Amino acid sequence: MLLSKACIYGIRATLYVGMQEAGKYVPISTIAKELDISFHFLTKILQILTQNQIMVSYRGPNGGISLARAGSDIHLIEIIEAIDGRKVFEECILGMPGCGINKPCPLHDQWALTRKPLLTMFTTTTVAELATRVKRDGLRLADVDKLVSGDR
Amino acid sequence: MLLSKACIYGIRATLYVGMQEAGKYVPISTIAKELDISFHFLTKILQILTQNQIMVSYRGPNGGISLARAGSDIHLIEIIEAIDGRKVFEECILGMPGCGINKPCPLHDQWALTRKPLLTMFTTTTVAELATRVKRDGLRLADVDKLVSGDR
DNA sequence: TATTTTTAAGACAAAAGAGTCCGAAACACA
DNA sequence: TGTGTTTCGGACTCTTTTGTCTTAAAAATA
Repeated sequence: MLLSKACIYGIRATLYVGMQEAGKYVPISTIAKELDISFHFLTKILQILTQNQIMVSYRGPNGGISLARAGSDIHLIEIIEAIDGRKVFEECILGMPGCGINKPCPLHDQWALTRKPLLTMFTTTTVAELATRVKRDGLRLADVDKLVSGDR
Repeated sequence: MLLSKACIYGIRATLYVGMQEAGKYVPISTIAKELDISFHFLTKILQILTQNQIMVSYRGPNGGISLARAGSDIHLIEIIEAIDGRKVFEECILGMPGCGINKPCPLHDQWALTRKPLLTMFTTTTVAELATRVKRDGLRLADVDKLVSGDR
């Protein structure tokens, strides 16, 4: 897998929050139910995102988490970087430690070229952009069979 | 990581064999030493490749493994498919089970477009092509610091 | 046939990723 | 102040991947 499960869950959760009223705190339990993700696991992931100033959290009744900035100012790459790091985009595809321009692996040049659009996609896409798209086109963030919204 | 370690080792080993005299059997122990890969682990990986008709093996003295066909007829995607499967190229990047044209995830279209060149790279690149490039440009298959060729 | 070299196959151990659980801290509100 | 709600942080378990080890089978050769 390109992205770890933790990272995937982090992106989905961020999109879900981005779809809610701005500034409103959404309880993690709600997100977990809606997206069919383990509550405790999601809690840990969202802690990473709050520690990285992507989300803000508030404890107690009516607490939860919220975007730290406008969704239009949060790019997917930030979430990925916080959870998985940049290695996917930087590391040699054949896993050779010193691979670089000086002593490249046989796939170095091709991979360097191929992964650019990948990085570009994550760097240019914002949370607001995707949230809007989900609302407009009625797309899904959770598996249809497991949707909980309104208890079906 | 895009490719598993097993897959990376499999590609490196195949390239190494592809660089040797065609039809010659190379002992796995030799490859393991040259590429600094655990012998037993590499043995298991190469078994998968022989089971998938990418390599052929021969036991006993002067035995080893060899390419099953001409290196120009073996594409990287075959090795990847045998070891890691096709999921990297087919699965939804946000890990949503039913993601497809009917009920896409918000990143579906973009990812479908972005991963194409990735798949193309692995589909069009042959073992012979890379082996030639390694020889011609003096590229590396193992970390320089750990090279064993001629015992340094 | 006995010995050596090599792959085959499977059991086992270690490490990393994924997921669970619990007690504590912060907060709201009565 | 007490109680319920919520995140925080760490410890823990389960699963998959990675890596090791041991024994068997096949082949060559003396």
